[in-house]
Amino acid sequence: MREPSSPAAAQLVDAFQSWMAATDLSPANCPVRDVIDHLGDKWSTLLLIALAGGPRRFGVLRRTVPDISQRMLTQTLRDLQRDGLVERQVFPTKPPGVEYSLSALGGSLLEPLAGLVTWAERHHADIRAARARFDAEAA
Amino acid sequence: MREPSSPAAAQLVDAFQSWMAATDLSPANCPVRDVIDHLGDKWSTLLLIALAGGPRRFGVLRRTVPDISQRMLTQTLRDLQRDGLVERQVFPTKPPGVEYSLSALGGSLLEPLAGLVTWAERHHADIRAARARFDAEAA
DNA sequence: CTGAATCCAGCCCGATACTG
DNA sequence: CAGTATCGGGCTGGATTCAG
Repeated sequence: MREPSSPAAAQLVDAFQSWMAATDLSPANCPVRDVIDHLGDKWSTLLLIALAGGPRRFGVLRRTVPDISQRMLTQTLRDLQRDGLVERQVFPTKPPGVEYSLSALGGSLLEPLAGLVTWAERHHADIRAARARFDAEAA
Repeated sequence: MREPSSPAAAQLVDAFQSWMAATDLSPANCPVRDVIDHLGDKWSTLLLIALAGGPRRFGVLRRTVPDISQRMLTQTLRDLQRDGLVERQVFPTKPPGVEYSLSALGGSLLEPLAGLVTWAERHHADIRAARARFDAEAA
């Protein structure tokens, strides 16, 4: 990365650079920290992806993400709802059903998110290889 | 998000959907969890962005991200290096200098990352508003 | 079925002090 | 300047139990 491999990359770097110069990475009013930090919690991203296909019931989500605890499922969904990314609708049936769906805002997040997922798939092997190499040298 | 707002969105949803059907979100071999979880730690993303502009010395990074502790800076950089995203070069000067830079792999992550940052900037206000609304109703 | 409440382990990460 | 070592607090998140 001494020299960007493509013009697009160079332009991207410039954009980042000027953005950094203007905003600084301090906590206050830094969108990155306010938004991306949230995707950091263990489950938000997974749930957003799980909801990409349309509305889902609580139990369905539970089964879609096999190893989430019901506590974390509830909590993460509430956080996402609080940020306006998902919407919650209760059906007063018996027993009651609750359906979660992406809001318009949440839907708009899918595109950048898909970029990341694509990248992750494409370079997953590279990363695992790099890790193995690093650990081998450490020994 | 009952009905995708654009054809592009619909296509995106479909892509996600078929991807989920094929891979499932189980931990094993799920690129999302292996990669995105790393962006979850408090500093990785910030450091990648800070390195977007070119190689940076340890102390420079420390000053670029004002509130990182030196411990976390060292540790996060090592993790990124382990994953093959950044490279470390030592100059045997006096006193010694260490330069960190994005690897080709790390550079390729910049593009999807920029997508997220752009989204974050664009919708930062919406999210803060949604939060305020949610908290108001809770009371 | 959905969710709240409680208890508790583990780790993330910050503060501090110490080496080459 | 760059990095390590140690300690400790706070938060994340899992298991379990209870409720609507």
